[in-house]
This record gives sequence, C-alpha cells and structure tokens, in this order.
Amino acid sequence: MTIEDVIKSTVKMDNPKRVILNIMYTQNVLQDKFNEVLKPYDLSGEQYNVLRILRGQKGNPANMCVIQDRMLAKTSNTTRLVDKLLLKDFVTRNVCPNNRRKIEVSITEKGLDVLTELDPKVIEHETVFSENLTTEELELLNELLEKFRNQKN
Amino acid sequence: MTIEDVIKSTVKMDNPKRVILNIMYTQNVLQDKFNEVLKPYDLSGEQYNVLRILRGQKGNPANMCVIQDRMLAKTSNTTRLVDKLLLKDFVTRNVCPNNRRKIEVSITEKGLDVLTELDPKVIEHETVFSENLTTEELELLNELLEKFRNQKN
DNA sequence: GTTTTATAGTTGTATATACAAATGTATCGT
DNA sequence: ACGATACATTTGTATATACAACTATAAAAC
Repeated sequence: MTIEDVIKSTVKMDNPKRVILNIMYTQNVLQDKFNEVLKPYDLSGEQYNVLRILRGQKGNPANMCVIQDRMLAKTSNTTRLVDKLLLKDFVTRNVCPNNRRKIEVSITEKGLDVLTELDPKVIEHETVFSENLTTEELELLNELLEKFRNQKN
Repeated sequence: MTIEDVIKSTVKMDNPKRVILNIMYTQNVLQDKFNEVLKPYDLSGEQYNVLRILRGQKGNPANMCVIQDRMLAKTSNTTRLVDKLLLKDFVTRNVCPNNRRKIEVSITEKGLDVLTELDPKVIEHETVFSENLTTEELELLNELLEKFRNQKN
C-alpha cells in the first residue's frame, strides 16, 4: 500500500511530500501497533519509555531532567508521567539530599518485573517490521532518515 | 546527530530498534517544525489536514467519514476537528439532504484564503528537509518506508 | 549578606486524542 | 409495516500533550 492509497490521493505527489507523509504515516502505524502491545499492561508509550530509561540507570536514580533529556518527545511532561507510574508502584520518587531542587526517580521491583514480562513482546514488535528488509536495507534506511532530518539551519 | 545521540544512549542498538526510533524521532522533528509553521494561523496539524482535504474536493462538500478516511491518523475525532474549524469560519457544516445521517462539510472562502497564504510556507517546510538528499535517495527512502511498514500479518 | 540570576520541578489551562457508548437515520428481511 | 441490523455522526470520559506561569532552591555578583 503506497502512501497515496492510504490517503486516497488521486494525484501523484512529489518526492518531498511523499517522504514526509510516509514518515508520518509509518510512525503512526508503529505507534498503533506498539500501543496494542502495551495495552494489557496499562502503560502508555511514553510511560514505557520512562521505565526503560530508569532500568538503564542500573540501580542509580534519575532526575527529572535526565529522564526528559533521554526521551524522544522532548516536550512531554515528565512530572505527570512519573505521577502515573508512581500510582502503579512502578517507580519511587524522593527529593535529592544533595540538591533539594532535584528529584530522584527509581524503578521498583514491580516496574522491573513488568519490563521483563514485556521484553520479548517488545522485541517481537521491533523485529516483525524489519523482517521485510535486508540488513543492508535497514542500514540504508537508518542512514537516510538521519541524513534527512539533520538539515543545517 | 545519530539516534543514539538523541536519546543519549551509550550502547549501540541493533538495526530494528534503530530504525523504529529513527522513524519515531524523525516524525517528531517534522511535526514540531510543521507546528511552528502553523502556529501563527492558530491551526493544529490535523485541522490543516482537514482543510487540505476539503480544498481537494474542488467545491464539493465532504462527509465526515470521507474526511476521516483521508486522514493519516484514522482514529482522531473528526467531529471535534470540524467544530474547531467552524468556530474560525474556515468551514461550513450542513445536514445532507439526500441522507440525513450524513453531514456535508465545505471549506469557506476564508478557509481557502488561509490555505493560499500557507501554501508557500508548507512547500518550504516540505522541501527544506529533502534538500539533504538526492532525488534517488528520496525515492529509495520512500520505497524502504513503504516496504518496512507493509508487513504481511 | 543580600539581591540577581539560573536551575529543577510543579501546576494550571486549553486543546488533542483514544475509545466506548449513545443518538438518529436508513435499509433489509419477512 | 415492523423489528433487526447497519451506517453516520456525536457525546462522554479519561488520559495525553503543549505551553506558560509559578514555586523552591542553589549559585553568582556585588
């Protein structure tokens, strides 16, 4: 299914427009699929992301700004994401003793357990799309996307 | 800037994960930029999309389900999008005389004027990213994205 | 040491999105 | 014609996101 099929466009678009729509739409498809994976666990994509970042800390807590910094969507509201995770006992939150402006967020055992349970499903989700492409094509796709978005301005 | 730089990852990821993150993040960058373009006009991306679809009707009205069908994000709430556009006098909304279940939405002169004003800025937005790639690379990127998301399952 | 400036995080508000339930209208089978 | 079913759209509710204003703490300037 081409992007023209998706939006029922009768006219053929030029390459710049097609690329943008293809990226937007592909992200949409990916996100929908991933939400399905997460749904049984009552996690949003961004909440999952925060948990993953916290696990990556290897036992050390992360400040709000560190979490923010490592997320894809830089603008989302970390405080409220952590609030949600706190309600589910997936994280703990404490004022940093050295610098009382900072907050230390850590993942709990329960949070780690959920991630462990999710791991194989996440890998399945990640790989199923890539199976359509060869390794060389995947590398090329990565290169092209990075080149595309890194415009100098 | 590689995707690892973006999320401050110290470990190198495998290709499937990198591709997914690259697509998600690139979409993010695109959307942020496009929102900036639209901001002075008090339009959201989806609202703009609806207007564009209506202009594409060449004077004919479009039903809600037609609009829905042509949008990228199939799940968004068309009624409320049209509500917002109605408040700004960019569209009209009438019950379809032949089938009273249906709604006929049309773009107004004012709506067309806004699109006309936006057109060059949208084209600028679309082309500026593509300038990093050759025509061949753009075509390849389109192909790879379509191949990637069209998994059989 | 007190004022200014910078940093870290939270809260308010408006809007957007997801998803299910509800409403109103048309169509089909008998 | 009548009930069942399908279709088109709207509404309710919960959650997510965007963005600005606010609070609290720390560091720097003088």
